[in-house]
Parts: sequence; structure tokens; C-alpha cells
Amino acid sequence: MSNDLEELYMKIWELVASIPYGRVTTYGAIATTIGSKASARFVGIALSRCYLAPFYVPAHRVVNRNGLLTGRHHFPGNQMQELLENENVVIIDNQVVNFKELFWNPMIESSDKI
DNA sequence: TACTTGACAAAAG
DNA sequence: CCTTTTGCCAAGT
Repeated sequence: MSNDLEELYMKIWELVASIPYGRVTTYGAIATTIGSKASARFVGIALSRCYLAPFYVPAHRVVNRNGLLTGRHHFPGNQMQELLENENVVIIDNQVVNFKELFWNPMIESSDKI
């Protein structure tokens, strides 16, 4: 695997790791923040391989642009939803309630604020 | 090497 | 409002 690719993975993983507790973001937003090198699809790939990350990646805080938990089948059982609920995120019908309010924009809020 | 898949998204019909 | 199309790009087979 090329180093360029690994660097891109690292950027994505780091960004995901910086998502505040109890907040969520989207694949597209991450891709936009990383730059033109990335695409929303690529972010999905990076997360599917987040077990390669040298640190913990809270992938459950990343949902699709509708607030839908499309990545849930990559977690054992119902863990994605359970993890979010542990962070006081309410989920109904595989969708994040208050998604608009809980959405964390990595471009604007990227590390502090809330 | 070629074809298919997919943790996406935006636009068109 | 729902389905299809298109762009995207690495990974798996």
C-alpha cells in the first residue's frame, strides 16, 4: 500500500478522532475538509479500515448526510447505535434525532468550540 | 488484469 | 416523494 494513501487515511482518522463526545459528522464533510484528494466514498473506505489506525477511531460518530447509520453493519450487533446512545445521542429508525444540532462541522469547529 | 462492490452524495427524472 | 443516474475511487475477487 502506498504511503500517500496511508497519509490520507491518517488525516481522516485523526479528524474523526477529533469529533467531540456526543457529536456526529458526515462522510462528505470529512472529505471536503481533507481536500480534493478525498471523496465521500474514500472516507467510507478509510473507516472500514480504521482498525489499522494506531489510535482509537470513534467511527460510530460518522453517519451519512441524512443522519442515517449506514455503517451499522460493520459493527458487531447493534454496537454503533449503542455507542451513540451512550453519548446521549437519540436514534430512531436508524436515524440520528436532532442531527442538525448534533452535526459537527470539521471545517468550522475543527477542534475546539461547541 | 478486469470486473464488481460499497460505512457516499448530489442531481435529474 | 421515490427511483435512477452519475461521479467518485480504493478494495476485494
